[in-house]
Amino acid sequence: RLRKWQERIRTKDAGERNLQFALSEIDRMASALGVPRSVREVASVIYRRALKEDLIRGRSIEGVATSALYAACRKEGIPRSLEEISEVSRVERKEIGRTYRYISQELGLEMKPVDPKKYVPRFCSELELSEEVQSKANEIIETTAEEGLLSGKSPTGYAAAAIYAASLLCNEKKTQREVADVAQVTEVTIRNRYQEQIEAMGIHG
Amino acid sequence: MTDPKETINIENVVASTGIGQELDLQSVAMDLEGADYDPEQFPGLVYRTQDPKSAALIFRSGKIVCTGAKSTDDVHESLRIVFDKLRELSIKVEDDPEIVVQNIVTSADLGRQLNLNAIAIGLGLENIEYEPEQFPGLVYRLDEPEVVALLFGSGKLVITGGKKPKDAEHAVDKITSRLEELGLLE
DNA sequence: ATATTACTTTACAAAGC
DNA sequence: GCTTTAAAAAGTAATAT
Repeated sequence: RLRKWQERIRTKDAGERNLQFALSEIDRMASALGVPRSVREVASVIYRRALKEDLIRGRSIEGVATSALYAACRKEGIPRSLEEISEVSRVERKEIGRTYRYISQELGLEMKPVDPKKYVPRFCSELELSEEVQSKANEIIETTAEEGLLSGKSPTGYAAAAIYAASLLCNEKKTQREVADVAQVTEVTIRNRYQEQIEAMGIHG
Repeated sequence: MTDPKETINIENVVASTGIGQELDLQSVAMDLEGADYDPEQFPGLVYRTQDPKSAALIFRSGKIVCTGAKSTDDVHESLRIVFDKLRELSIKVEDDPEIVVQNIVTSADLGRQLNLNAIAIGLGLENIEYEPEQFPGLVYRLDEPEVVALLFGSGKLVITGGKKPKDAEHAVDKITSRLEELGLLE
């Protein structure tokens, strides 16, 4: 009986240590990404829920912690791409993506697809583009998405193309490479989305 | 307007069967030309048929998986070839082994562009999976028939998980009517 | 700048790690 | 869970020309 009691303590301690590790990892990654404290709290809540629902069995603590942070960023309206998240995690992109889909489904997070406009302020800021460019990029995204151009396309590539187009239209040109680097997509993706958006907007590029 | 059902095309059929006899895959690999066998990598021996085109995975237990065929008839034809090849190696094969279709992959076209964002909300975020950062298709799981559909912005779709060709037709019907009642088939 | 090749997702069986 | 096999959808990416 004493043995059983000790075992429980040991298990409880291990569980506490694992939780502490997960939360400190969330904190570390959140800091590296520069997201506000509110996002870390949302991520912590998601992680605790995943723990309570026993979703971590068969998966790494780090993977679930990273996915919780990815989900939290989206929920808070300041998304980071899987590419960006994976740069501060020791879990690879593919694993983060599939773990995120799993906990999102199991916890019923009902995550809406990421709106490309959510990337505009941050990307434009990194490129030192004006408010005018941001507004123009948002307008391009809004208009072309309504025409159904967004279906199936990655939000970062879509935002990058709109920002590139807007920078040209506002005479604050950034090269495709510069925008591609910030958004972490290829120039080919920007070119492809840019052509479609320009055509849909009736602009002559 | 063309009935989307008319656009259904079977792309792949997966089936399993068995010859009711254990096999020495090492010797089969030696005698069967074109056979790929690397037990370190995978326990099954791979044998490809040209006409109909398919790949058979042959196991030590005598069980066989056939995949890549474009119809259930092709599955039977491919396996008939595999059975005969094994008989040529003087391996006893049951007269008419039972062949069970495990999965049928189908493609189809709804004929109009789809707004996946609107469909995701319309069908209910809890019923679908749509992560365009990871994959361009919207994943929609149906209960009846029990299949999984991948919907694309082009209006084309993939249906998989079905055991009979009719499953794809029923799935296309359900998806079409569901999108229509939601007013999402623009 | 474009073309090719390859990888992402779904389902499924098999035997073994 | 993974390994292997096949095939489609469309987007993205890496590499070649």
